[in-house]
Amino acid sequence: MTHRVTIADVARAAGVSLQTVSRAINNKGEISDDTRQRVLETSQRLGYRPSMLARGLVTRTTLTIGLVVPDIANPFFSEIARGAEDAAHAAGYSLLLGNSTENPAREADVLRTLEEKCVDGIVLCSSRLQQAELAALMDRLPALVLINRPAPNNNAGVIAVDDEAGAEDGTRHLLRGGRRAVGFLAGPRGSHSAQERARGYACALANAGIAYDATRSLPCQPYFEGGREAMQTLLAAHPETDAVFCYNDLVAVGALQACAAAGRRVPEDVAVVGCDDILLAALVTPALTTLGVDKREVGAAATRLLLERIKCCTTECQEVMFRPALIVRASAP
Amino acid sequence: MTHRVTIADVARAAGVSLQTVSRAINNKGEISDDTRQRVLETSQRLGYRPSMLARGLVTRTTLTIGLVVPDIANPFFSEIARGAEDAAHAAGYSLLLGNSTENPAREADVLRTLEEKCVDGIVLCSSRLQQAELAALMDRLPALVLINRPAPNNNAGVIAVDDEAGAEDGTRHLLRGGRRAVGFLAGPRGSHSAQERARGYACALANAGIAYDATRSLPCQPYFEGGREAMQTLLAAHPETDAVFCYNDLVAVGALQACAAAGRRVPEDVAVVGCDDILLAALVTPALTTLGVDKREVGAAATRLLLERIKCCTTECQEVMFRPALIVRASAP
DNA sequence: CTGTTAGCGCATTCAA
DNA sequence: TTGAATGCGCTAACAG
Repeated sequence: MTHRVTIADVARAAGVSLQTVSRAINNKGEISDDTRQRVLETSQRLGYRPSMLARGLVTRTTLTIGLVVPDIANPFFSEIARGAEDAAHAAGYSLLLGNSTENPAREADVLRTLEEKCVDGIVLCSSRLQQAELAALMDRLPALVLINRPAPNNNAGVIAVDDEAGAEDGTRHLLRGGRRAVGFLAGPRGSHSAQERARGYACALANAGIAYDATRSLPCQPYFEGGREAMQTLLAAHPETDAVFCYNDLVAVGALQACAAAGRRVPEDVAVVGCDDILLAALVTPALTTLGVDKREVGAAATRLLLERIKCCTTECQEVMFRPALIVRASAP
Repeated sequence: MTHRVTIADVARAAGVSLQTVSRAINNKGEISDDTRQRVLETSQRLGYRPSMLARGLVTRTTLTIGLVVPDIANPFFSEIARGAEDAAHAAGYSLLLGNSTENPAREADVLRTLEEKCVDGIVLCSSRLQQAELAALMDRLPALVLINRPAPNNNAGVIAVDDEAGAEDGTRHLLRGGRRAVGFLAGPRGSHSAQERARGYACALANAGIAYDATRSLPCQPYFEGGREAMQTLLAAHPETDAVFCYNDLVAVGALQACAAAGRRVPEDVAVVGCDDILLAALVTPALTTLGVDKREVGAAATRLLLERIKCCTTECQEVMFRPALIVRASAP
């Protein structure tokens, strides 16, 4: 690493002007095949690498986008990252990665750095920022796509998951399997996705002509313990329960544990359906029937949407909705 | 997003020269507290973000490093990435992420892009490049740290995992448990770490006075499917198999599945040992005995080494060796 | 078809 | 303590 080879070095070595080299490299403007060939060869021979810094300064594009996730070590986000990187790479873009660590201050810090690096746009996952901060960010940024979070002013790209449709599908699956006393382990009270899922659950019951019974819906913490406790309560209050639809897979695994403790066989006595299709879902015994989206495709779609918005200077809201697919395993065949 | 606020805008608004703004922002050079304060306030008010492009062009540093991994969706690498990003962020650096997808052409492409983006250095995981290509890369790069791959000219930073020692420990654990027909699901043919692990496996057998039998070593893709298929083949060819040492945990989980499908109990009939201690290892049933290093720490150590090399312009070889620890769980008690 | 001129936004070197 | 020039490597607009 002595001196970086510049366009001037190539020009000198090839006996042409700077501009001619630039034209050859970018393959634009009028230039004879002969000269282009010669320049390209020289450039190759010298190991020339165009500086995207200098180029970006002029063109105001860096061919780089930012990806901000809470934690790249979380399989959910690393799948998204893979899809994002694939889509970016395919379009000639690079990915600047940042972890927000569920910490708004660090998230803001990461976003600030991304701005300074002059990224052409950002894919932002599960942002914890205030609406106002987000709006300000969008003002300063050429393009933004949000995953798992509504846009503050309806003027960003948004990738959303249709939780309601998913929950309806999951519940209907249980009903079609002949279950009639279907409970719902509903997750945290305030959660947006919990409300969506509750709606889908209720909708499926209504469509099947089954009366909605509020005492069969139990809020719970979105973890093992929450699911276990809620399931115990449900079985105590409604011993006839023959199925549960769960807020997420962790809750569902908790429900599995509660069933085992209560001597109920899954799926013979009680069928269980989870949500999200986390890695664990396929590995527990019995394996969990669940609803999941293709995370990699979500990342790729977010990136493609971002690139399209960059290209078209789109500022209006665009929303892409993913409908979770039912993945049938042993817990609810 | 109208016009990016530049240093000139701040200067005009604050009624000072460009230079004074630059000094205030970078907090260097002589400048009165009063002016600095005023400039900083103005800069804040206008939402000024220094352009690292312009700054990098003159300072020849971008405060950005590249991280190239085979597949960020692989938990092994996503843990490394997390550690790398943490260490980079702590030092004020950003991370440009690239997936090489086990494909030398794509790896070369990613590295080329990183060069063009003028990264200050690169952490390169499990490179599949030819020695000559790697050497050429190092020549053009300010700094390079390799994970899981020896340096061609002994002039890069290297983070190594003692795969051979690990594999020997793992295989010996199986032999001490009384197993005698120990197979090896060997991973991808070309892989360096696969070769190291093969050596450790063979070594442990030799030390136990057991003849090495090449037909018990089966190459496979480093994923579930690869492990499952290889294990099926192994059980068919050697029904007496009472243990397998696996290239990695994903392969080991595949082996678990194949055992279940073949009606072999784990660990009673067949003991299974994996490698890498990914998250999944503790969650499967039976939980996987495996060999692991702290991946996050590996990523962080690689990054810290890289940053140190950047800072000190070090070019000699520096090697940090991690020895995997045996983590005993149910699959091979 | 090719070369010349002028910046992109900033830090560095000199003067004031 | 501050300001004015110069150039980082490159492309966009003109000339020739």
